[in-house]
Amino acid sequence: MASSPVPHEPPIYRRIADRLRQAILAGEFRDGDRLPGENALMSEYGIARATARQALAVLINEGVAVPKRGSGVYVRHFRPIRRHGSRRLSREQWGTGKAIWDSDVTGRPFTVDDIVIAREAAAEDVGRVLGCGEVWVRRRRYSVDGRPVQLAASHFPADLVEGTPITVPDTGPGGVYARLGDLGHAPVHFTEEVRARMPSPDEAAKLRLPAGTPVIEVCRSAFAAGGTAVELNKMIIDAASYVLQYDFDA
Amino acid sequence: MASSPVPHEPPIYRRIADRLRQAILAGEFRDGDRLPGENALMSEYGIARATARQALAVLINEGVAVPKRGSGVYVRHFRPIRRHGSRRLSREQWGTGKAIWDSDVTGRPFTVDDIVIAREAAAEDVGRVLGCGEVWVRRRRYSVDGRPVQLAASHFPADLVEGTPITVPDTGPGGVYARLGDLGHAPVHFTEEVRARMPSPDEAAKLRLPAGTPVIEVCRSAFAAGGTAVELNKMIIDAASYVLQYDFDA
DNA sequence: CAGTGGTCTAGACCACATA
DNA sequence: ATGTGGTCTAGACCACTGC
Repeated sequence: MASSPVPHEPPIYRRIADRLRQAILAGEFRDGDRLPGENALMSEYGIARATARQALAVLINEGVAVPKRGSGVYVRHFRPIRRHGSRRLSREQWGTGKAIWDSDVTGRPFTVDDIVIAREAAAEDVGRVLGCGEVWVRRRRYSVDGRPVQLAASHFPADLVEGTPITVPDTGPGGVYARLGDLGHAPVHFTEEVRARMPSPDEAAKLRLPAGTPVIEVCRSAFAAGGTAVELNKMIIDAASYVLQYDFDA
Repeated sequence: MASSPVPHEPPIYRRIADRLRQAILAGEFRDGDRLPGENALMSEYGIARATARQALAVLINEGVAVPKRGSGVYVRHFRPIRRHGSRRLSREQWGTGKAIWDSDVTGRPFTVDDIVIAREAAAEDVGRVLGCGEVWVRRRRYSVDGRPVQLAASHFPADLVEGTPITVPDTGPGGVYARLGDLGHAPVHFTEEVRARMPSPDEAAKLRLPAGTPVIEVCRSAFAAGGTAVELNKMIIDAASYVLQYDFDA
């Protein structure tokens, strides 16, 4: 008997999520607009509550929508900060200065909190890059407009920086790179390794990330003239708040 | 009366997810190991099926675990490909060559499929960067070991490349950049804009991404000597398969 | 106070994988 | 054939938001 050779209809909750996503892309819902809630979907489609929730969960985990307790589910905003890798080659001199993504947060001041400076045993990966067993670590959190956007942890070989201003909160004019220069180890080269992943619960809490928001993990190594690694800066960045820009010549 | 000032216990499903995550980090479950399934969690904790599912969904949406239908939920693997931004400055000459993340896929050959070459009206953002209304687009998908890892779409100003090998599948020796050179528009400068986000359903399907996997979106603009943009390459990259590396001098 | 999302229970049927 | 995850129903109580 010819059984229906249908190429597999998606489940109800997927179809609803797809419809809502389409409506958002088509502009029927704008940034910040309230989407139909669980009750609305239940009555509109004649489905159970859990199914309506599942449909909304799809959009939430895609980062397209954000739930607000007791209020509703809302279309999400994307307003990135632009972070330049090598400022020396930065884009202004190239092309018409046109970028793919707008970044209207650029220029607003960062605030810093949660500063912790400590001498620690180096984690396995950090020790391998810096070539040492003990490190001084400077941890802090950056915020823009009161919204946390980045966690950073700078690691230095303990023997190299012991007793210098790098081990205290105020590093003096020029910051840690100037102090490394004072030591005869000014960074002359950087390499950044970039990956993206979903945040750990700890990172999600510290950055106040809604579901569906990845983080970008940037590990920047700084090298002095001899080729020795003098700093390793691990950054955890709210992916919804940032665009990274790298410039280089052919 | 003194009501209990408890700092809010997390819900059951969160606590179970946290326990499992800890066990994974502690090495009790290794890459590829099977985690306790829904039935196991239901009987172990005396909870309903939906609650056990919710606990597993947390780990799946974090990208920590991957569900396999009819089989189980498994601990996920991270084995990235390393992609170099500017090969000229690449890391080998710096430091001890130690990187934060291993990348054992490096060197394995890419395969290419889904090649589509077409002349189109430029999307709003593409047209702004390239300064034109019509573009030739070269789309393709890259795979490693049969696993799709990247979608790429190179855009060229239509007037610039019309009638050249850039508009046909075989671009000849040296590829599109050599052909741009033939036209007197060899790229001398590149800008890459990098962001991360959750994939659209279409992207997730084309890259066969499990839930909890972000994509990295790289938009690379190539500029010729005069400063005109001659190419815009939009890449959608499986974040679980890639580490991007950028090298630059101070 | 009414409506919203957050959590949870106790069932059900299905498609699929493995043995 | 058994067990697994995938989908769905029909309820319930809670905490929180906004009027």
